[in-house]
Parts: sequence; C-alpha cells; structure tokens
Amino acid sequence: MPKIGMEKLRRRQLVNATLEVIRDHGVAGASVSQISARAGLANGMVHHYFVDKDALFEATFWELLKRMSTQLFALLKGAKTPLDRVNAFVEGNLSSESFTPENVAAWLAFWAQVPYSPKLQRIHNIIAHRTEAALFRALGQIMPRDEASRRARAITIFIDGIWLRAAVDIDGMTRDVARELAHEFLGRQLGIPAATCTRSSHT
Amino acid sequence: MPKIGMEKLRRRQLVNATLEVIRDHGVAGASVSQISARAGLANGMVHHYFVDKDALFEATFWELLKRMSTQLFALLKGAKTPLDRVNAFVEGNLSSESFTPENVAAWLAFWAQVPYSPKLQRIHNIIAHRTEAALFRALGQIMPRDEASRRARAITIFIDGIWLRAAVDIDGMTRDVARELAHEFLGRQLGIPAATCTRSSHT
Amino acid sequence: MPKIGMEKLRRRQLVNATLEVIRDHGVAGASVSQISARAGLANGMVHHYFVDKDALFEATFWELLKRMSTQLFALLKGAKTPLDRVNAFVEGNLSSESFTPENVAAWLAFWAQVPYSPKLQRIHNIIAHRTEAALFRALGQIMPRDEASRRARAITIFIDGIWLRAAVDIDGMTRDVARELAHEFLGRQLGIPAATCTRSSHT
Amino acid sequence: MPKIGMEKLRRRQLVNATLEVIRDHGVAGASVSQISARAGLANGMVHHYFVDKDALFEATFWELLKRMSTQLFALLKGAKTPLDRVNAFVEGNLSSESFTPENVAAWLAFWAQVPYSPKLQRIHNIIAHRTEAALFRALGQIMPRDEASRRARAITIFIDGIWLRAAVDIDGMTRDVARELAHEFLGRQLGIPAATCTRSSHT
DNA sequence: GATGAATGAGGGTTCATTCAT
DNA sequence: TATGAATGAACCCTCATTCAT
Repeated sequence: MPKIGMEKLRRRQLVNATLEVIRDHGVAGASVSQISARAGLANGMVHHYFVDKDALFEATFWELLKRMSTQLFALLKGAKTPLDRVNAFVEGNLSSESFTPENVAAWLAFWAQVPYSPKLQRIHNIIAHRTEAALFRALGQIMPRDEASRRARAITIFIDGIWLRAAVDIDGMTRDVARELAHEFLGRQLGIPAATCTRSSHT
Repeated sequence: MPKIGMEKLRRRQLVNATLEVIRDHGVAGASVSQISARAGLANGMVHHYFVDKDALFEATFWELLKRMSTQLFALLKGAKTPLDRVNAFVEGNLSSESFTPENVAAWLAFWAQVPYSPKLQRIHNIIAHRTEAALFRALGQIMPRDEASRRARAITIFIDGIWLRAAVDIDGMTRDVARELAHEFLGRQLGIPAATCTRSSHT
Repeated sequence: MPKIGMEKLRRRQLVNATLEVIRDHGVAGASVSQISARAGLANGMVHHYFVDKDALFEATFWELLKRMSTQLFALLKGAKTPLDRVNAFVEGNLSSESFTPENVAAWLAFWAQVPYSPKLQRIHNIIAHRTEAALFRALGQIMPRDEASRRARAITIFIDGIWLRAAVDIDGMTRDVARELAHEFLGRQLGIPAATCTRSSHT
Repeated sequence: MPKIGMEKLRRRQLVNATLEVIRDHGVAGASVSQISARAGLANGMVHHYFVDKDALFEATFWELLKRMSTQLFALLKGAKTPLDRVNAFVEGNLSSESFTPENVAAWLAFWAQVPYSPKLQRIHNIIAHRTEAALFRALGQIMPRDEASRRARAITIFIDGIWLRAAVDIDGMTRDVARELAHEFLGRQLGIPAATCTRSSHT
C-alpha cells in the first residue's frame, strides 16, 4: 500500500512554502529549489505534485484568494443590514487572516505578473469581478445602482491602494491603521461620519 | 578619440529600453540581452555604463519617478490657490506624460521589488515622501495640520490604487476614467462636489 | 499469499510494453514511467522484477531476438533440401512475426546501443553467430566451405540492410518488397534466377 | 573590436566534439556538458552557437553527410565510364574519409533517431534520394531503367548493411573487408566477376 | 567607445532508483 | 505483491557578468 493522502498535504506544504519564500525573497527569489527546501522536500517533489512551476504559482494564487474571500464571505454572511455588509467588506479585506505580510507580498507579486500571464489574468478577473459584485450588491440597497457601481469601484481601488502601501511600508501600514483609513474612507463615500462605521467593526 | 557625450545618450537609451521591455515582457522577461537588443546596442554595453543590472534598474526607477514628478511639480508651480495645487497634484499624477502603459507597468514591477532591494527602497522613500509632502503643504493651507496629513495620505493611497488598477486593466482604466475617479474622490475628501474640482482641471 | 506465476507474467508485460514504447517514441522516449504506464503497472514494478532499467532492456533484446530466431529455426526445421533451408533463412528473417514495425524499430535502437553495452554486445554476438552459422551450414552443403562462409556473410548483411531500410522507410519497405528483394539477392548469390527461389516462399 | 570569425570555428569544434562523443559514448551519453567539455569550451557555448541541442545534432548530421557525399561526388566526377561511376559509388561510400568509426557510430545513431524526428527525416530523405539517384543514373547507362532502379536499390541496401555491421563489429568489418564485400556484391549485381571491379578501385 | 565571445552558476525539469506502506 | 511517494543527480538551457579585441 502506498502512502495515501499525501497529495493534499504536500500540495499545501508547497503552496505555503511558496508564499513564505515570496514574502522573504520576492518572486525573483522564489526558485523551485528555494521553495522545496523551505517545504522540507526534495527538489523533484514540485514536479511530482504540479506539472509546472507555473502550476504551483497558479495554485498559490488560488490559495491566496481563497484565504481572502473565505474570510470576506463569512463576514458578509453574518451581516444583517446593508451597512453591515459594506463594513464586512472592509473588514474581510483587512482581516487578520487576509492582511498578513505573507499575503500582501504574494498578492503584489502576482498582481505584477497578471498582465503577462493569461492564466493569472483569468483568475484575477474572476475574483475581482466576484468581489466587486458583492460590494455592489450591498451598496445597491442603499443607493441608486449607478451610484453604487461607482462607489464600489472607488472602495475597491482604495483598498487595493492600502494593500499596495502595506507591501512597501509594513511598519507604517499596520492592520489597525489600514482599517482606520478604510473606514474613514468608507464614511466619506457613504456620507456617514467615520466613527460610526468603525464602531461596528470587530475581529 | 573618445566620443564625448556618449555616456548620457547611452544611459538614456538603456533606461528607455528597460522601460519598454518591462512594459512588453514584464520584469521576468527583462534580461540584459533583451534590453540591450531593444536599445540597439551590444550586450556588453549595459556593464559599460552601469556597474550592474541592478544599477540599471535603479537608474530606470529614478527615471520613472522623475517622469512622474517633473510633470507634477511643473503643474504645482503654476497653481495659484491651495485648491489649484491640490488639483494639480491629481493632474500631475495622471498626466499624459506620467500615466502611460509603459510607466504604469514598470512602476508596478518596481514597487513589487522595493521590499527586497534597499536601493529601490531608498529611492521609493525619497520620492514618496517628497510627493506626499507637496500635497500635505497644499492641504495644510486649508485645513488643520493633522487633518491635512491624514487626507494627504488617503489621496496618495487612492492614486496608487488607480495606478495599480491601470496596470492590470489597461482598457477599463483609461486616463479619463482615472481622472474622473480621482477628482470625485478629491471632492469627497475636501467636502466639495466633484464637478467643481473637475472643472478646474486642464492638460 | 504470494501470487504464484506473477513474475513471468509481469516480466512479459514489461518487456512487451518496452517494445511498444520504443516503437512509438524511440529509445530516448522509453523512460521507466512510460514503460510501466504502458504496461498498466506502477512505476516501481520495473525494479521489482528487474534489477535495472538496463536489465529490462537486456531482457527486451533477448525477447526481440527470440521472436526472430523462433520463427527462423521453425522454418529451418521443416526444410528438406539445402536450398529449402536457405530460403527458409530469408523467410524466417522476414516472417510476419519477425518483421513488424515494433521489432524493426527496437532492433535498430538496440543495435545502436550495442557498441556501448557489453551486455547487449554479448547477446548480439550470440545470436548473430548462431544465425549466421545456421545459414552457413545450409550453404556448406551446396558449395565449398569458404565460399559458403562468404556468401552467408553477404546474405546476412543484405538482410540487415533491409531491416535498416524498413526502420526509416516503413512505407517503402513492406514485407512483400523486402522478401522480393531478398529472394532476388539470394538468386544472384546462388546463381539461380530469383523467380525460382521466390516461388518456394510461403507464409 | 570583437573576436571575429569565431562562429565558424566554434561550430566546427562543437560538431566534431559531438561526433567524437557519440563515437565514444553513444547518443545517450552525448550530453551538452560532455560535448562542450570535449570541445574544450564552456557549457553555455553550445547555446551561443546553436539554438538547441537538437540544432547542434542536426548540424552534426549535415556534416556527417557532407563528409560522405563530398568524397562520393568527387570520385563520381573523376569517373569516365558508367562502370567507373558505379565503382566510384562504392569507393565513395567506403572511402577512408567516410568509413571511420566516428562516422559509422554517428550515422547509426542518427539513423535510429530518424523515425522520431521530422527534421532528421527530411534531411535523411534528401540525402538518400540524392545518393541513390546518382547510382541510378550510372546504372541507367548500362541497363534498362527499371532494372537499374532495382539494382541501385539493392546496392545501397547492401552498403547500408555493411555500415551497420561495421558499427557493431569494428574489428571484423575493416575498410578493406568492406570494400571487398561491396565489390564482390557489385560484381554479382552487374554480372561481372568481382575481381574486375575491385581492380579499378584506388585510395 | 564598443563588440560579442566566453564563462559558469543557477534556473526548471526529467528520470532512474529506493523505500515506506 | 504492489503502490506511488520521495530522492537527488543530471539534463538542457538562460543569464549576468567578464574580457579580449
């Protein structure tokens, strides 16, 4: 009998190792040898479980987005009012599970690759659309549709900006600072004092 | 006889070629041979005028940021009122000289490298600080200092978000769309209807 | 309980798979994984039944030569006159069991390896000698010994040439063409019109 | 000024090294590192002068065929009578320049690859056709066309058989033996005593 | 100043082989 | 017996960098 159930474990190991290596050394430093070493596995294992280095990176991208959207949609589910849902959006995008140095670094790295990889582009489009749509639905209940659309866009852009900033200024852009900035921004977008919004946050 | 003035020309050629190659193939594809080929020069020229590939990239990052701030500070100079200056800030960051596919792509690429390169980090810090300070000075004339500081930060974050979006969605984020988004955002930040702000824009 | 008689079956499976893979992808493409996959077995089975990949190839070479000589010696046995035996020699070497794309491809592949593998060399020598000796004995009954020796050599060389041609020109060198060529050649070697020889062919 | 005219030299070095390595270790052992080491060059030089390992092998195949046909067509040119030309064909194919262990080994190696490489197949077809046509033209002057065609085929097959034999039995199949065999065969094909033919040989 | 030949480390990948199950 | 997970050497190839010219 062969070792069973290794696949899932190994794939997770490798994906996690990829995220760690990217965080520590950037995409340029994320070689197959570095990654497998970090995972505590032999060089060849990468190709035992992934057809390609690209496939590993793709899987890592998916994992990254799963981490983010899992949290996001969980919070969205628990939200009662439209306003709650909008707040959940911000909190989900800046939760302690999502907004980690690891995720931030990898996210930026992948983002920079998107224009040159049809595969990543596709994944990115799916997620970006899905996420913005969730926000749009929430906003659509408290304002006209086209207004909601424009505000949703602005909000996601701002949050992207926060992530971007966090990548280069990990000390200045802590999670708390990020959330404060986001909620204040949200308040202005919705015409509500920031304090009110922030109060409803949790985590 | 040594050709005088070649150095400046060659360096510019190589820097421009670097930007073009990054735009077309990403950082990963920006090899020394690709770059020198694009510049119409021999392979070895890169190391004749730069100690390193890193040095070339450094120079390219400088050039990139120079392109952006040149326009910005020119517009700032021409601005009369504080509000003009704030608008100039947005226009400068989204001018037709700055906001090109080439610059956007390279900017994101370098941004992703910043955390792993002290040199790039240093450059990035200098420029980021200088830019945000300019905005802060303008805002400081129409609101309290700490308020101005926070708003300046929010505005730069939002503009970064726009650039980021442009990098992956070059069709959806044209310069016109970008400017509209930025001015509307500005209006909310300053408590002024967007239309008013936008009207004062030029270029 | 150990399944009895598995060994023989498995070895045959693997040897056959090797021949098929070589036919389809060449020796270069005949990796252990390819072969075991083709045999419908797990990767590790090869080393369960053979010490080496080399050992598997060795066994495959034996099988190949066995296929060829089995047919040959069966036909020789049934031959009555010396001339029958000579004809049987040609027919045996070009029988429908021997002269298959699979065998031809593998035969050439192994032949090319012979000079670099003592093991294969030994096998090749044994078979080559045994085969040529059989032909020599038949010819020895109708001509002087040294004449018989030289003719035997020429005939085997010609038949090898036919196999070679078949390997690269499978369409031009069908079995029928091959047999016609061989019999005509035989006729000239024996000073007999080809037609006479050919007439005695069967299969 | 760069080192000029290196290309031709380097390519020749690499091609020769390839032939030597194939002779000594077989195709399987002809790795890029082995080849460049044998050529006294760095590993990377192969890809400086050839796009591929395949391209190097292709060039080597061409060189091989050039070596053979150069000699062949030189001899053909010097031949006066049709019979001379036929003899020249044999001598050309077994000349001391062509019929070397190096060439024999490489030729067999390439031949074994032909069925799996369209490129090699094409090259092979060109040469095979050209060579057989030369022989056919010579024979066509002393016998009916269809007869000439069949004999030409038989002769080339026999010579291929000799080369094949030489690959595995370098001691038994010296050039002298090969020539004797070929001329005797030729004699039978043309209905002329071998001695007559052989006498006209040189080198 | 300028070329591109040359180097060798490191990249991703394949593969024969071993071994725990 | 049989599996396929695991290893690590070796493969082909790319690349930044150096250097003779």
